[in-house]
Amino acid sequence: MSGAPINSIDIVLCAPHGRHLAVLLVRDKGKRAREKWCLPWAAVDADDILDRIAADVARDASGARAGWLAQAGAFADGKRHPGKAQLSVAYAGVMPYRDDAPPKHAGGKWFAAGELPPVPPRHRAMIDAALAQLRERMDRAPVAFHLLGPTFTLSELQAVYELLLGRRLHKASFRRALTAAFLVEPIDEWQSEGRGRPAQLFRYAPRKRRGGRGGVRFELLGG
Amino acid sequence: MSGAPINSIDIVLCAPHGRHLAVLLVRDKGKRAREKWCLPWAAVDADDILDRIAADVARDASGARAGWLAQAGAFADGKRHPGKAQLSVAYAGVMPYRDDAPPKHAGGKWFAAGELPPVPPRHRAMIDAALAQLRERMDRAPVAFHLLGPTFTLSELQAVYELLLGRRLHKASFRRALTAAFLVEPIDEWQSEGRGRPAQLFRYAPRKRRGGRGGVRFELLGG
DNA sequence: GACATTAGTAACAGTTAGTTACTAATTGTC
DNA sequence: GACAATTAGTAACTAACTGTTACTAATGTC
Repeated sequence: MSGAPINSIDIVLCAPHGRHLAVLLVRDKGKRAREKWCLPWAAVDADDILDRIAADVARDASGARAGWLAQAGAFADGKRHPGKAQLSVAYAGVMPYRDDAPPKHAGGKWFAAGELPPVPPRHRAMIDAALAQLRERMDRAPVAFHLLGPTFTLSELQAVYELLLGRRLHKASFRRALTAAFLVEPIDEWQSEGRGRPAQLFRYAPRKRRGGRGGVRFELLGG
Repeated sequence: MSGAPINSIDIVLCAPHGRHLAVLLVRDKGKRAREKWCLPWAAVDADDILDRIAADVARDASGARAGWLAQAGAFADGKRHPGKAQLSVAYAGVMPYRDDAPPKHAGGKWFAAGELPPVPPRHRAMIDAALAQLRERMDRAPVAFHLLGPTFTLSELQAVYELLLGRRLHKASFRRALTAAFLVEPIDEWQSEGRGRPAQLFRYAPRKRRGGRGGVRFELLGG
C-alpha cells in the first residue's frame, strides 16, 4: 500500500439471531487501530466490478454466500476508515444465521446490532445506513426471505418481518396478505419447536402476479 | 490533474417538461470525447462531503438549487467516464422545469429522458439507475413535490405521479388518498389553463400523521 | 386426561380503493 | 346569448382488503 489514496468496499452483513439482527465484524488489523473490531472490507482496484468485490468480501468473511447484497451508500467525509480509504462504498447483505459461520480462520464474529463494540467512525455510519436500507427495501426486495434458510415456517418469517419493522404483526392478516402475493409455497414437511403444534415448512417461490394495485401510497411520505 | 486515479460525483438532474422527464446534460469538454454531451460532474478531493459537492455541481450546472438530491449508486467498472474517474458516485436530483435554466454560460441543456443523445457509457448506466431510483423512492421521499414549483394544481401533481409511475391514475382515488395523507393544503388562488374550469392551487405542507397502517406490503415483491 | 403452548382458520366489521356518474366553472363558436 | 367543449372537483356505490376476535388443531408437560 503506497501513500496514494485508495477506495474501499465495506460490507454490513446481517443475519437474524434470536430476537435481534446480528452484524458480522472482524478484527481490525491496523496497528494504530483504536477500535478492535471493524466491518469486513477490501480495497478497490482499477476496473473492479463493485458488486463482485462485495460478494467476495462477504463470502470470505462469513464463510457463506450472501443471499442478497446491495449498495447502501458511498461515504467520503473526514470520518476515519481503517484503511484510510478516501471514498468508501458500503454494501448491505443478508444471510441466514449459522453457528458454524464465520469460520475460525476468518476471525469474524456476529454481534447483536444493538450491542456493537466500538468500530471506526465511518463504519459506524455505514452500519446505520445499511440497517436503514434493509428496512426501507424489504418490501421491494426479498430481504426477509434471504435472512432465512431455504425452508422456514410462517411464524419464523413473521418474526423476521417483525424484527426488521420493529413492531408486532397480526398473524391472520400477515398470512392472508402473504397468500395473496403468491410468494411462498408449502412443502410436505413439518417442524416441531418442542412445544405446541408442529408448523408446516414453506419455501420461497415467487410466482407471476396479476398486476398490483393501481393506487398511490402517500402514507409513507409525510413530515 | 496528475495521473493518479480520481473519483467523481456525477449528477442526474431531472425536471418535468411536457409529457416527459427531462435530464440535464452539459458539453463534454474532453479532447477525445466521442460523445458531445455528458452529465455534470466534479472530481472528489480528500475529505469532501459528497452531498455538498453534489449540491454545488447541480446548482452550477442548472442555475437553481435541486429540491431533492440523493445518492443513486457507485460505479467503478470498466465503463468509460469522461474524467477517467476510477470510482464514480451518481446522484439523482429533481427540480421544477424553467425555461431560463440552465443559464447560458453553463452550456447545459435539458433533454427528454427518452431521447437522450449518446453519453459516455458510465453516464448512461447512471442515468438508468437514477431514473429507477426516482420511481422507487417517490413513495418515501417527496420527489414528486420537488419536481413542481412551490404552488401547483392537483392535476399537475397527478400528471407528475403518472409520469414517474408510467401509468394513468384515477382522479377521485388520487385525491382521496392525497387528502387522507395531509400532504398538501389549498391556498386562496386559482389558475386557469385557458380552457375549462380554473383549478385551485395547492402548496406542499406535510403535517404529522396518525401512525400509518400496520400491515405489510408484499405486493411490490414478486418474481 | 387436564393444561399450556404454538399453528392455523373462519367470520365479522370497519376501512380503503376502483369506478361511474354527476355538478361546477370557464373558453370558444355560432 | 345559447350552447358545445373542456377541465376541475365531488358524491356515491361496489369490491376488495385489513384488523380483530374467536375459534379449532396438534403437540409436550404435569
